[in-house]
Amino acid sequence: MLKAPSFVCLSETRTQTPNASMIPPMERTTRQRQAIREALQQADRPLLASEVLEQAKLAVPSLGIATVYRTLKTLVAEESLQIVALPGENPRFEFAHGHHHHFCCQACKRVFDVHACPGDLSRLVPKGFSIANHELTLYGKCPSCA
Amino acid sequence: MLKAPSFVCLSETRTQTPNASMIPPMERTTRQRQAIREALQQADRPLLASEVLEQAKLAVPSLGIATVYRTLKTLVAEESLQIVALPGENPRFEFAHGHHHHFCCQACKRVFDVHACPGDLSRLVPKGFSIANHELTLYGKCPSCA
DNA sequence: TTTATAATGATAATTCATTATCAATAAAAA
DNA sequence: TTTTTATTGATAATGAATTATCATTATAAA
Repeated sequence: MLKAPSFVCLSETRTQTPNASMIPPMERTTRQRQAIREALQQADRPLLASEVLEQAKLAVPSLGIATVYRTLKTLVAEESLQIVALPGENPRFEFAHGHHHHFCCQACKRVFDVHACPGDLSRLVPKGFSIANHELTLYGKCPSCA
Repeated sequence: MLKAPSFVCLSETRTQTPNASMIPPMERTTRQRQAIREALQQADRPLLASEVLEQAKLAVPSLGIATVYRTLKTLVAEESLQIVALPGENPRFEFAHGHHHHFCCQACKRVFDVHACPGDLSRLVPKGFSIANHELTLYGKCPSCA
């Protein structure tokens, strides 16, 4: 007889948010997942999937890109990570920490958090538009490229 | 004997910018190209390639997506159009008109120009970072969706 | 330990926007 | 007109990121 996969939520065993319903939760701790977590924590800036692989491979050389994508997806589903989408760029990932902006170095292409905000921008839009949110990307040179 | 395609620039016949060297200039006026131009002019907001097709088809129903992409590329190469890249979105196209920002309606997903600017943002970045440019995307409801 | 099965990694498959191909068509010069 | 060839449109091909597959491995419960 078929058994339901453990991540399918039956009865009261576990709750999941609707949009994460098909993403299995993490049930085991593995070297790979720790390496991926630590790569993101130590970077202290949003990383591309390829950058996560590159860094985490230093701890677990056998790590494959599929595991990186799987783990990132799970961490985003459980809202540990947030996706950083910059114009014309592939998504980056960082541990969630509220509203902030980003600085993209035109030389090294790395992206840094900016923990400051221009504040209320409603004055910028014509009558009739209502602002709920905003995203700001700054471009220039980071300290090590200046 | 092989003839060079007419868009390869020999001698003093025509000059092209280096990065556009392999994109043939427009040599003929066609209904398709006019329809694409007019779709962009009348929209008065940046359009996706798919939106350009949809609009221009009203004038030229036989229009194909390949012609849309070809024409957009040529217009960008000659700097008539500029590309509008928003976070996590496919490129949009609008007639070039200097520095400005964009408003994305969370309901209808249309993007509008914002001809206002927060101004100098250098105060936002930590010491050591230098700002050359910035991009701002506002999110909310447009007048017709409010 | 032993066992059940979640997790991994190599890689095939998928997705989707964009580009190339090429026979047919249509500008515009002759 | 006739001719030349730039342009078109259908669609096959491409490119790049992401996801699925599945045999193997390893975690953690029994």
